[in-house]
Amino acid sequence: MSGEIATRSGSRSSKRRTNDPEGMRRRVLDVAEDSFQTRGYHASSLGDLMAAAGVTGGALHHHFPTKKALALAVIEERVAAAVQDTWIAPLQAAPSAREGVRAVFEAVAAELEQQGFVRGCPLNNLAHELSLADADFRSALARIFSGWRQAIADKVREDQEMGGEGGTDPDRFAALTVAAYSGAMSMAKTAQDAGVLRECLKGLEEGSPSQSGLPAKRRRRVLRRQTIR
Amino acid sequence: MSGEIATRSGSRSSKRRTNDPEGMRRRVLDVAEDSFQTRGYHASSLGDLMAAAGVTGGALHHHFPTKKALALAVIEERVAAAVQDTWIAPLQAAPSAREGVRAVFEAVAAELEQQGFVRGCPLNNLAHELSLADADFRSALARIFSGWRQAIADKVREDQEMGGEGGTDPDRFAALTVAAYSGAMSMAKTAQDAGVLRECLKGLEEGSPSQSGLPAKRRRRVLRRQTIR
DNA sequence: TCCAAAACAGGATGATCATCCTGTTTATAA
DNA sequence: TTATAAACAGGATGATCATCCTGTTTTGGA
Repeated sequence: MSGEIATRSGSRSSKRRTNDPEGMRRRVLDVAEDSFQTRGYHASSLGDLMAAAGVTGGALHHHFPTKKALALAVIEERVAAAVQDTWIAPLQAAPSAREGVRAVFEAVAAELEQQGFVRGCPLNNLAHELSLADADFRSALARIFSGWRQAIADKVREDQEMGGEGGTDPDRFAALTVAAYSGAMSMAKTAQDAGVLRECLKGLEEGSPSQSGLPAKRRRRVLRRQTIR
Repeated sequence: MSGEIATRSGSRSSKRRTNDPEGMRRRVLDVAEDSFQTRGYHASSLGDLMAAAGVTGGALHHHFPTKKALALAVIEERVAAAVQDTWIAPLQAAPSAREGVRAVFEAVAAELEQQGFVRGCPLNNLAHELSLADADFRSALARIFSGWRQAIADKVREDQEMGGEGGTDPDRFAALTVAAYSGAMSMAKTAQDAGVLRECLKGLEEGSPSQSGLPAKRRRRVLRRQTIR
């Protein structure tokens, strides 16, 4: 009744077939990513995925011999890309680490409030369900967490080379940022309310005295004073 | 080979039976809690639970008519109790909110390092898998998050009535604390390394100038200065 | 002692699921 | 054109799973 059946590109009823391996693989990954995120890995059946993607069992098995292989592809191609697109790239483009973090938090909060539904952090969603289930899952997910943290820490170090963020430990700042975001998304998902994201961002900024528009030298003096115990 | 079969209290092979509804219910909950946490809800089969608990299908169905009812009981009785025991009670007994938070972080980190295995936060583990799956699950889990946050915020307010924590927003502090802990546990679980908990705790403390042993008045002055923009 | 309800035993059932297997069609290179 | 492998179709299969059902034992009150 409700589920739309995905039709192949051409709606001709003829028996003509056009091989499109990349397209078919992409469609399967699209559907799998969506289902793994909203229903979870174990709650997603390959039958449902096949129906949603308009793909037969033979095709699915050809591209992804097992369900685990499919999930691994979702993690390595889609989840990693999501972290890259929503976090790493915007952060690297930002004028500073702190402003980048602030921008990401607010962008995500705004997006969630607009669509009125919180699906959670793609990485954390799968990490919780799959980290203990399989060593391959775990290492793939851990790699993404690690890259995320390192990108933030690198940005802080970059700020420091420009004369800012004197009193900040880059790795510590990165760990706390990722943790606060992950935990805030977890709460936002459970409460179905993105407000906690903004609240956590304020808490994150409240502790640190650095403000946005100030030049590096002034920022540095303020930070130095605080660092002296 | 590996799985021990739980035997009933008496190892007599006689057909004598002793009704023990509370004990049987407790044993089922013990096994279900463990399995839901380590394998997840969907990956746990009632057959496995029955075998692990040494319980028949009839007995299981008598106490928990559906798998959902069992999970709801685990959430409301066990997960809530875990949050109460490891967070709320220690926090309320602590001399201040900040010291309580610090103590919990370090106690959990030490415990995880001792047992050499990170199973994750009981609440977050189930929240990620079940929040979007069912409205009853979601509201039960959201209630626990809410109580957790409120207990922390109340402790901050208590500190403020005693003259401390002048510049801290209680709800903001609580949200950030829960988020940082939840996210840190998520990373710790994925990396199987509790070190990130200590790192996040340091990041949490680094921002705020309040130190532990100082009397309220001195703390207050320092905080005031920072609050004035 | 007796009876009704609770507590428990254990198998039946129908549905679901991931994987596999045998073919058929399409693309590619020789 | 032809041979070969990739791409895809679609059903078979065996295992697993949650629930249900019938029957037996135990318990507690009348």
